[in-house]
Amino acid sequence: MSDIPLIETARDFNRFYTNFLGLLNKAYLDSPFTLTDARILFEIGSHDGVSAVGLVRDLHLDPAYLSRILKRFRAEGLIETSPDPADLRSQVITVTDQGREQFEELGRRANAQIAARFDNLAAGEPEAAVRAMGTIRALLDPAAKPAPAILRPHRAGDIGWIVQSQSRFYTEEYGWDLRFEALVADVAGKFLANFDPALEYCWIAERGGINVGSVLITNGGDGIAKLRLLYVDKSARGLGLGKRLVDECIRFSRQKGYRELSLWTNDMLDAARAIYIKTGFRLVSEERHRMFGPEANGQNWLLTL
Amino acid sequence: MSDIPLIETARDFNRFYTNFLGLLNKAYLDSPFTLTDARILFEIGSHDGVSAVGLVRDLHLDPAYLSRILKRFRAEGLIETSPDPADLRSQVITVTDQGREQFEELGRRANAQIAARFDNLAAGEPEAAVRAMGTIRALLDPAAKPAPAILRPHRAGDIGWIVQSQSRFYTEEYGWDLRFEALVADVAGKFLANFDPALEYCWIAERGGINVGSVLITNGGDGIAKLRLLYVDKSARGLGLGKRLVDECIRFSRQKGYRELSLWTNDMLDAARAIYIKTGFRLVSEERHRMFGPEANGQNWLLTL
DNA sequence: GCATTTAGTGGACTGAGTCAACTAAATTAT
DNA sequence: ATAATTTAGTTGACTCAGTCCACTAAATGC
Repeated sequence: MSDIPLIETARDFNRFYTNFLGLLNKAYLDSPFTLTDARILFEIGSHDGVSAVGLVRDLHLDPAYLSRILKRFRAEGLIETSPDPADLRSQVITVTDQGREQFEELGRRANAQIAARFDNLAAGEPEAAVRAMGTIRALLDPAAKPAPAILRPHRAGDIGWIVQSQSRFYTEEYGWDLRFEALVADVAGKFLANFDPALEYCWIAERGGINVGSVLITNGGDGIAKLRLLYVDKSARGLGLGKRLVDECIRFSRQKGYRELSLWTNDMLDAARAIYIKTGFRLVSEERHRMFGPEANGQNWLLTL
Repeated sequence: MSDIPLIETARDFNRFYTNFLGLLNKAYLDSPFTLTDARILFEIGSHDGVSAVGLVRDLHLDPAYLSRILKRFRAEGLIETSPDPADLRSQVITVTDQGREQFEELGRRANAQIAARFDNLAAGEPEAAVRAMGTIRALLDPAAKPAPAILRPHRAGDIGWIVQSQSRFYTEEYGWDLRFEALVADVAGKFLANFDPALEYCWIAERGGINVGSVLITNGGDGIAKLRLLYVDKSARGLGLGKRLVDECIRFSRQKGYRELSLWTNDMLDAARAIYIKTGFRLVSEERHRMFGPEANGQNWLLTL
């Protein structure tokens, strides 16, 4: 990933948002809390019973610093701590009634600030902003756990997505040139143009509304099904998605009465090869080529159904 | 504005992004600059000739604090200041060569950090994130003006993007079916497969790293150039981008010695038709069709070069 | 021409955050 | 079982980022 304009735009946004958050957080000065205090109190208030390590991890704080802040909170009667019976080194932190009151007051202030910002916007704009925030969050927050991947048939735009994502991947990873994109566009386009629903299929793997994988079955004639354009996106590897896609292909091909399932691949794709071996394919031929620039080893695999 | 769930979600995002930016900004520790130093150096580096008040206003800093930092920068040879002839109280701040070097190094680091984050994402996700950032920015930053659009030749993935975006658009807007995607894939794929750089071209309009438009010139033989797959994304309409793309096509076609420029379109595309009329195309024929499901009016336009 | 505002600076301070060293409990290795 | 290592939390000592106030000098308002 080194798309400079894209990255610069993201940086620009980060600068803007640093500033924006800075302004919002200044307002904590009216309260007796620093921004860090507020973040800690919020975390405790909303996850009653956390431990200090938990806070250190979630808020990326210095343990010494946190320890002192908690001591102060304790002295002020905002929180209470007791040793965790399951691990006597650890403390269970809970808010007192007084602490909860402060926590809620802080929440009201924070809400009011955002409400004030939103007040300047047109109808529907706050919703648009929040939707965009959700998008960013889902993408950048590793703790926002990804939705499970589902398989579905292709719909508008998916074939284009296949062309785009595969081309980008092979270009970045293996330095293949645009002849590869041309090939994928041809294969995928012909699939669409001649699509025979009775004997062909396209599976798209989708996670949280985002495409993350794909595979096609096309009719090769003579009872031979062709598995084509198997792809699993970087972000979704290691989840067994490739296997699931290939299994679907095999199941479908059997059900439709094909005799054999064949595919063409290149030998540097280790993960894919492992799947083909595991699912019973055997290597039938191999030839060196330079179809897309760098030298590669093309392979034909076959599965008797 | 007191839609509590909406506001809470926004707050939640702010908490997350405070954390996120905190992590990113930690990395400035490897450099001799604090976050504030970096923000100031960035601002000076990118707006040569700013004044101290300008920085105070834009970055919301304490003037005394800024003064000291600028003094240090001056001592380290990163910047030079001279009295503003128009207002002798004010200082014009410029970066030295050494300062520019530091500024650029800082930029490289910041870029690398974001690139690292984006590396974990799926194909297309960085674009989605950046698009969402743009949305937020446009809504929350009163000073935000979108980056200018640039035109560039196609590269890996762009043909796939064309197929995807056009298919989605025509499906959503006009209910066209997958035969349209098949057609686009065929046209765009053949363009790539038979690409003749001497007589053909693809322009991609890009804004802040996001593709927002495209058009192709293909060789139709007999001195006729074909303008194909003109498209401007919803988010970039009304900026004259369509006109720019068509102008490029005309310029290119003339330069390459074509006699005529022809195109096929459908009459419900009012904005496109307006461009064709304005640039001198004339309607030569028209036929009703149901190529993609709903009835539509196909049109052939011609421009004598 | 006098009063007030604005740009920038230095002195003096504070307190947020860091680093290293330590205790005590838990876990792992032997 | 016991020793060695890791982990949770704490305290001491410090530093340096950021703030507040008072000031000078130029510009602007009345």
